[in-house]
Amino acid sequence: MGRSPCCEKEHTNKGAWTKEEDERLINYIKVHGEGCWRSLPKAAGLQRCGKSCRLRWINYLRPDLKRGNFTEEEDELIINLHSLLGNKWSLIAAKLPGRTDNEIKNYWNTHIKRKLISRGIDPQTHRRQNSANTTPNTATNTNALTKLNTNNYHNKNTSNNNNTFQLINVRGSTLHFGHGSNLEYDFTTTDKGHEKYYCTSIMPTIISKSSNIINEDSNNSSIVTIEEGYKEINLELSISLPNYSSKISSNHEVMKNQQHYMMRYHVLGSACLCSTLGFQNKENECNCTMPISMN
DNA sequence: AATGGCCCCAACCGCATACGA
DNA sequence: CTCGTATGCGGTTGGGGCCAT
Repeated sequence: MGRSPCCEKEHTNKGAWTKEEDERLINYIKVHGEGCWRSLPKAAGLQRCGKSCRLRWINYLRPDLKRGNFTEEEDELIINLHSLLGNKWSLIAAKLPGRTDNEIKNYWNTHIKRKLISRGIDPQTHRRQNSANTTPNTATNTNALTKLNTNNYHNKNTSNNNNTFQLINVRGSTLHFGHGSNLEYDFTTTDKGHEKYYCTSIMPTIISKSSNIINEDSNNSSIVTIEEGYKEINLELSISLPNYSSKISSNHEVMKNQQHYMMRYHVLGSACLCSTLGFQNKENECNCTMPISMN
């Protein structure tokens, strides 16, 4: 049993919008503003589903849409954001003013995928397609206890090797904090090893080399390269977390929800990332527990 | 000129989430 | 807390346009 339809199907137009319908929608929103999509069609004299009106407005009629070809800079930005966020088109679109999630999704599927493949890069994993040891761990035990050995991580610019790390599952569920020079993190995989985990030095200096996730439940200790997800992102998303409170750093911290994580922990320069990404409507709504102390 | 294949993208659909009663 | 409704999101579809034959 699915949900009941959002509108009466019988008296609803489908397919391409006519010029007249566009004008009706534009005029209505000019006067009344966005929102109340369910009641909008009737009020605007449109025989359309509210969803359809919303989509038409957001993806096509909105006055702030950019139109035109994507620039090389936009291409690279999309690629970088996708490597970080995956198919979170709305989040990616939020970083490209004037572009819609639908537009970016289409552009990804029709252009960028091909572009990456021609560069020898797998569009989903953002790894080189022909290099060895790049196949993700596809262990079948969904909730395998997995250990991350961070032996290979060290802070290039300090001698004490007493770094602070964060481990992030960008698709959504697991996050750990800790510090030290020889760290091991226990965490639970959520998607048969396909999930990406990002291990980033919390110190402004960056980890030097990728490490491995060793699946202890697997006899052949399958290896997953951890991507230095944020290191290569040359935009506002570059994340270098400041020194944070001892309360957090002394223990692993697991956040179940990605948005919650972003709301509370991502810190960027003098502003938290949730603000930068637009998760936050008002300046004082974010209760980041991370001190904001970046220079 | 007709036809077929491919590409692109607007639009749809189903599901997830938010939110209010 | 539960339920119903509204909205948002991401995957998919289908039709129009373009190009080669």
